[in-house]
Amino acid sequence: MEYDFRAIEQKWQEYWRKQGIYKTDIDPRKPKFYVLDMFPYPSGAGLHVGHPLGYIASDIYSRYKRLKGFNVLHPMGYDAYGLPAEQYAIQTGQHPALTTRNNIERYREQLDKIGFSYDWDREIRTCEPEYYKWTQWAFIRMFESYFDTQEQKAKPIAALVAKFEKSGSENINAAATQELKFTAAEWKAKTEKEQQELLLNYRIAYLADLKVNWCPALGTVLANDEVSEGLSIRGGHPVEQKIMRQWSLRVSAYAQRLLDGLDLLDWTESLKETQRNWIGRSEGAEMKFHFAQGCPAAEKCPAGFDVFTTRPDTIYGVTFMVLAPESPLVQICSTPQQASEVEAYLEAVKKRTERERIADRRVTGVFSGSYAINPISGTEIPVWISDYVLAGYGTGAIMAVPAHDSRDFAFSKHFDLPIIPLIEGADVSEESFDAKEGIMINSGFLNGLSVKEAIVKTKEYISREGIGQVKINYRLRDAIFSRQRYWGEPFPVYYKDGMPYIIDEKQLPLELPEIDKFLPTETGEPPLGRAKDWTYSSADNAAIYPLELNTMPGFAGSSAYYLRYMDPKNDRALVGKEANEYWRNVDLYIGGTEHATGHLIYSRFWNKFLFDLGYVCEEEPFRKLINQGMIQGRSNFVYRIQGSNTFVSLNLKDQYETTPIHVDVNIVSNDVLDIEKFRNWNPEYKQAEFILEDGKYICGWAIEKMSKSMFNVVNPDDIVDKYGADTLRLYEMFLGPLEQSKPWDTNGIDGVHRFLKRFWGLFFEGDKLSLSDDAPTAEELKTLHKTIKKIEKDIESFSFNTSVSAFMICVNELHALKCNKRSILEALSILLAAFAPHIAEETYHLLGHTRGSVCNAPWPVYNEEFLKESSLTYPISFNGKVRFTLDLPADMLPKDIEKVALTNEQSQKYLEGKTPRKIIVVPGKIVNIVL
RNA sequence: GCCCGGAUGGUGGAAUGGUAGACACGAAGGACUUAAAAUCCUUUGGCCUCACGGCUGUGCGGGUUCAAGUCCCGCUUCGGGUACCA
Repeated sequence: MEYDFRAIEQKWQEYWRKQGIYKTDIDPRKPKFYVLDMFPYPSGAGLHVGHPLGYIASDIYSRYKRLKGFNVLHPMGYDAYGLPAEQYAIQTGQHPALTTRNNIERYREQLDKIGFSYDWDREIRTCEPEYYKWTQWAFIRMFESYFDTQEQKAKPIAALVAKFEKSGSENINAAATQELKFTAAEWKAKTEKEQQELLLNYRIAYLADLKVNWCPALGTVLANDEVSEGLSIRGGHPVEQKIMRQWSLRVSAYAQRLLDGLDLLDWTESLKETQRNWIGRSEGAEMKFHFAQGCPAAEKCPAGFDVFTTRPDTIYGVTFMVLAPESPLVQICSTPQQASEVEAYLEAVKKRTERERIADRRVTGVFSGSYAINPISGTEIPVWISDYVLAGYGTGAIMAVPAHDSRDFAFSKHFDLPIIPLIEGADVSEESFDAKEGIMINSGFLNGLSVKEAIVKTKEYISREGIGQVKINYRLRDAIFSRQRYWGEPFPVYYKDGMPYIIDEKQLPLELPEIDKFLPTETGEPPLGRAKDWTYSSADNAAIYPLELNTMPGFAGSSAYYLRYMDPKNDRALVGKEANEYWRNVDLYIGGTEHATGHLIYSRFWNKFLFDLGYVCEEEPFRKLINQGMIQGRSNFVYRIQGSNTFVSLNLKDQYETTPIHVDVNIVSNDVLDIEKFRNWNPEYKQAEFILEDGKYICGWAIEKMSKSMFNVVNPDDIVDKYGADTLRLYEMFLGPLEQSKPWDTNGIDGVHRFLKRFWGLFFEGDKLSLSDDAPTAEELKTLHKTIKKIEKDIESFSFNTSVSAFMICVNELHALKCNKRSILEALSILLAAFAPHIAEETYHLLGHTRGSVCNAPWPVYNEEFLKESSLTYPISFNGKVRFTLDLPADMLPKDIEKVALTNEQSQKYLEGKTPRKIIVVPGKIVNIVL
């Protein structure tokens, strides 16, 4: 009987849907298991074969856990807000909601064909009001909260206001944008507007003037993780720095907790390391410098200024100071003599885009004219201004130690500033010595100490003397949360007297209004400025206020989506208590590495915040995380002879001057070009001529990113049409280790398909179902139980490629044994159900289970007994080289094995009459005779 | 520059320190067939040998060990991430 995968797959997909097989509910009698895929952004291009890789892996794991008796939550949804739909809307006028809906439908169709076990009743779309109501709600909670640095947790802003009223800014321990000092009386004397402005300094969701990544081409600001090397990740447009009033989330307050939390997570070390670097904790000291007597700056700023350093031990080597061009100190420092030079420099810096700055590492800077005093050595040192110091990190001012910092070194060389070596034996004539090791010299009271000792001693000294304090800095910045875009969540915010206020929570969701064009207004306001009646009325209707015109960024909707899946229909809470306490958090999260510093930081932050307020019961959202590798494209090339329309086959191309041209991989099979299809592919090639080898046109190939422009996109539907979903699922897994990146290469898919046919063949004799009820033989049982053991171990360790091999070995062995025993095939069907659910369901029913589903079958119990061998094959090696093997009884003692091995006639040849110096017998493994 | 991964046949890949190359693709040969497809069987790291068998072999160079693809040290190289973060 032929394996008719089309009929089988269609039949069971329909059955599962009708029976609601994948519907999940809270069941206190069963242990829960939550398996989550990073939900996709539904792009217009649809899914390519790379997307389902992770989904297949998580589906196998979900099905396995379910067969093992767990109550598995395995949902799917769409990250539906985003720039591409809006860009498309700008170009075509098509509403992004419509494009998004169409794309989602297409995604759903593609996903359905692969036979996933998602509970679609729990589907969420981030652009639906029922969903984004809770994104807005969370924003309100953040607006209404501040972060207590003492207790390291979020608290209601009302508690902070109470402190202000009692004792002003004294001992408030609140994470803040700026450190402010005021008394209770001063607070009370402020107008409401002033109070509101001041509170923004502490709110977790706050509005502030910030230096942002402005992308003119996209017309919006971008978060740090949305920019790479001065270009936007989406679209690759240049990004520049600009000061704008923007919503931000005080993620930086959570830096330490985000760092500490990593230790408890079952994530790969490299991913945790990426997050640690992104958080960038550095321990050092903040030290106060004063301006030198006689400098105008000394009068303007008698309090001096702070610098942050991780190397307080190098204080005696400070030969100049550097300020960031954006630092407010720049104005204070510039002397009249230097004013014009400073001004010119600031202008030049302002003109450079972020990208130019990165690309062009020239040393630039200007002397301010002022001098500072080294607080420990008392030396007078010049204050410079340079863009190698960043305003956003530390205090925006540094003490430069050219001998032991490569950036300071480059600067001092360029401007010919002195370099004082501080470490014994360090040669700093050519480059700085940056390592934190060695013995201190030229350093007053630190001389003779090791660097580490000197760091500790300097910290003690400066704290004691009141020069400075020990300080921890983080690289992690607050997340900019405004986008000057249409297609995103509206902020539940209105403005009164220029100050933001939250709309009444009962009015959530605040729905995205319709607009006529998806472009900024003529006056340069965001697209929402075009909406009619985009206003908010006070409760008594006495006043009408304008609503916020920005929308939220892409990561807003994806930060807590995993919570919503637990309780997707709840209209009273993001997630109900019962559902949250049952499902708790994600046990297994599978997705790409590209979210390492964006989504995976934001959602950890978001979750910790909700945890602080008592809305969720787990502090970390994703217990175990696996990054699936990328599926790269395998592009094909044809070689056109230059200046002609003639194409030459790969192995003959070197005889001509050729240009390689990408050719659609879908008209190439095993690197052989379908010439007819090629001619029809593009009118330009209608008349193409070919120089063939062996009557075929062989294409060249290369591994590249899978993308439309490379013509190497392979669509899962095409594979499903040709081979079936089960083959696709198995083949994607068979390709190699899940976490490794690998090219999609269809060569080899036949092997997997053949395996399924062989498995199918075990059930039939000709066209007739043929199953035996006889007891299985020892050999059959051994094959089965070996397989159970291997599959279980491989699934647990996410080694799905080797489990597919194990299935192949099993079927090959059963085939050789001509096994058609019901009990063996039944167990095997259940094992296979996690990987190839359609064929497994069919065979399970063929075996007589006419009612239920293989999805709910009990996982076969592995029995060690069947694997016991009466004899073992020992490799006998001489000096580590295996020469022959011996079959010996399994229970033979090592000393007897030794005897048998030595007296064996084959051994005589290798012993060459010598007496062995040593004999190693590893029971069950090997014998090594050392001569 | 820094931080993570890798490097094994023609290809994808497998191997708790214990017979390297499982499983699959491809290739070659054979069976079945009028023929093809499908299916089945055999061979397949390299070199030497009719064969038995031997030598060699996991990016390179050292080391530890009875035994190293696996552990340690030093390189080469290819990916990925990140970067004036003081």
